[in-house]
Amino acid sequence: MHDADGDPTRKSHDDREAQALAPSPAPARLIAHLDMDAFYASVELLRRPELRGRAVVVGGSRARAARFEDGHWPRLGDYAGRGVVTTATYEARARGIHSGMGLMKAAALAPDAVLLPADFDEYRRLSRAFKEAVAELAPAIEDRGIDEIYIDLSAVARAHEPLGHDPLGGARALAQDIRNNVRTATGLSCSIGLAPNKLLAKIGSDLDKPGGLTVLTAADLPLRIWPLPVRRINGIGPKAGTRLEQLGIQTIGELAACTPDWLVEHFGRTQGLWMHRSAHGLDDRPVVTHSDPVSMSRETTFDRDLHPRHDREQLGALFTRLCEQVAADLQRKGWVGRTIGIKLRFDDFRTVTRDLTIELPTADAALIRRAGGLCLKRVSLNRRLRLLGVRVGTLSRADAQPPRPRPKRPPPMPQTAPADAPLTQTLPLFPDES
DNA sequence: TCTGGGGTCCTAGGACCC
DNA sequence: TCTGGGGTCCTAGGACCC
Repeated sequence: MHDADGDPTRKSHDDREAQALAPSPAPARLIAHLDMDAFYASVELLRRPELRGRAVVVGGSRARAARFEDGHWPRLGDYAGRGVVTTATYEARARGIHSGMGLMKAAALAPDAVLLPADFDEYRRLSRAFKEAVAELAPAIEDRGIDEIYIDLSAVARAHEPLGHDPLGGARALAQDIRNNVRTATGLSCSIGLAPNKLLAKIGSDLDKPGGLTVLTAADLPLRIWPLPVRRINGIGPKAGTRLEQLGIQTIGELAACTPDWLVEHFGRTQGLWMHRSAHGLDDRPVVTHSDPVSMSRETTFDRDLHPRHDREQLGALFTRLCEQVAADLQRKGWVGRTIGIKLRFDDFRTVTRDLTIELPTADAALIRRAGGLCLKRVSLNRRLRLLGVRVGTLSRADAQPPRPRPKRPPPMPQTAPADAPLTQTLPLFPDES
């Protein structure tokens, strides 16, 4: 270390050194966020063009198969049961319907809307197609689910010649090419936000839907970002949004005006500092082009709430099926996991989880079911259930060498039944009448 | 008219180890 | 013998996203 006390020349040397060691400013990035417009509903319209222009809602996991019968489509108003809106066409949104809304509530708003069940195989097929169409022009893609991606255009955009005097002209032209490629490959439209980071790109893609291309720079902050509600920041959800509102903060600009200290005081260090940076349009998260899964799960909400004792057999069978499904998912994708967990939701919507980490990773339905059974014993079942789920986490590749058994620790629970014991009989998963 | 299913990440406490 | 701090793992719950 330097001992430069009282030596002005050393101090200036240190300054120069500090400057030399300081990270050189990262070159400006160019990030796009691409969001498919009303994706599921638009896919449905592709194959049922006669529905164009009508209010169409996709949703209801167990909705009756949609058939064109007696001269009309299934009416949303005829639906009865559980379920939420997954996607709605813009015509349906104009009636106040939005995704996540209960189907019964949506039916009250637009009884004459057409209700179609979700066809995830088809959505996944078109999801792959649009991502491939993007990758032809810009390969640095971060998957953000079935209908949206981030694209790092920093390298690619330089190849596109700037048009005229617009420094972002090349990038803009590239984004238009990407949008055209998606349209040609799939027949679907998308909206794109173009910005120096993911945060602003994401906000931008939503500013001119459907079919928009929005370019945002730091200079756009005061006029275009700060007037927006705080909820438009990806990561501020219902809870944080409500708390901010209670504190008198509604817009991103009002959030930006708060001191970091004040935000830390109310939201904790991590979230407070993150909020402050976000409100000022700052975000240095990279575009992550590869990632391994952390967990896989299956869950189901019952058509009616089930009683832990009266409906015991049905619950046991459902539980076995969930274990088989998650095991099949793991095997198909080549993963095994060590942490087996269950999830229960009661009729009052209270949710509990229990998990158990076993020594060797598995993708075996019987082993998953056995560990899940042990988890289930740790829950007091004194209410009706509306949901049951099974999760496997702490994943590793199935073809990797099994990890060295970690130092043995006294098992937290009595060990499981012999591996060859019949499943349903050794472990009564739900309490007997007795 | 109650609120789907598949995920990720964070927090926080206790156990355990060095 | 007593105290303690840091790191990692495990578990439960919760916020959030698509």
